[in-house]
Amino acid sequence: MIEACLEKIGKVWFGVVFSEQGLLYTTFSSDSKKVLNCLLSSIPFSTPFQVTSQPSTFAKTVIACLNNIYDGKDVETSFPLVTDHLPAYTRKVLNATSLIPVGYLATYGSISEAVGGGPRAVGNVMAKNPFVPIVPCHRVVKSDFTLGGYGLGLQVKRELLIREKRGYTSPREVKLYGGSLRIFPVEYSLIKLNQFT
DNA sequence: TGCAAACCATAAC
DNA sequence: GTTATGGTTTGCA
Repeated sequence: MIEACLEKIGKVWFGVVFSEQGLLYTTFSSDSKKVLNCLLSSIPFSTPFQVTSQPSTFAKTVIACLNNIYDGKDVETSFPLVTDHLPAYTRKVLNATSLIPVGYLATYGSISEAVGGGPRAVGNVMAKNPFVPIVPCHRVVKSDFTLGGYGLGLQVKRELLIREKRGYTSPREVKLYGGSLRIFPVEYSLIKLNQFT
């Protein structure tokens, strides 16, 4: 059985969908309707599910974790993510994205260099990221370090990145299967933001 | 700057 | 099969 669950922490609603296999979908928003909509549309029509009013222990744990990420904290997320139903390329991109640490950024282009395909295809995966913000798609920006897009609104993306600022100063690489991914301090983007305000 | 063309996986027809 | 659609990039005026 698939379970969907919503919970409000502070001003933000968090939502999770999960089964015995693990996490299927996560999201958040200040608008509870949006969260509920996203949760429901992530579930295939023919699949039976129930919406719980009382979050299970698992759901609570996950939501607490989502909240910590939202707050810009550096947390280990080792929940089982169900990705069997996703295309192989999508899984590769999500996996690479999840390797970007707090305080750093990747660009659509750098990810495409690491996993193959093109920047635009990476953008497509980001747009449909089922695990917001566990898979930190907010840490992926354009090649000129302007923000690019964000499903939950650019404002939110900007705020998340500001909270994740860690004072790093130089680019780095993280290893992934078959190659490496170039990452950059979030400051690279935040500097750009100041030029507009 | 701004615009056009190349680019690439997916979903929908 | 084909087409439309992006959270992109790059090159060139």
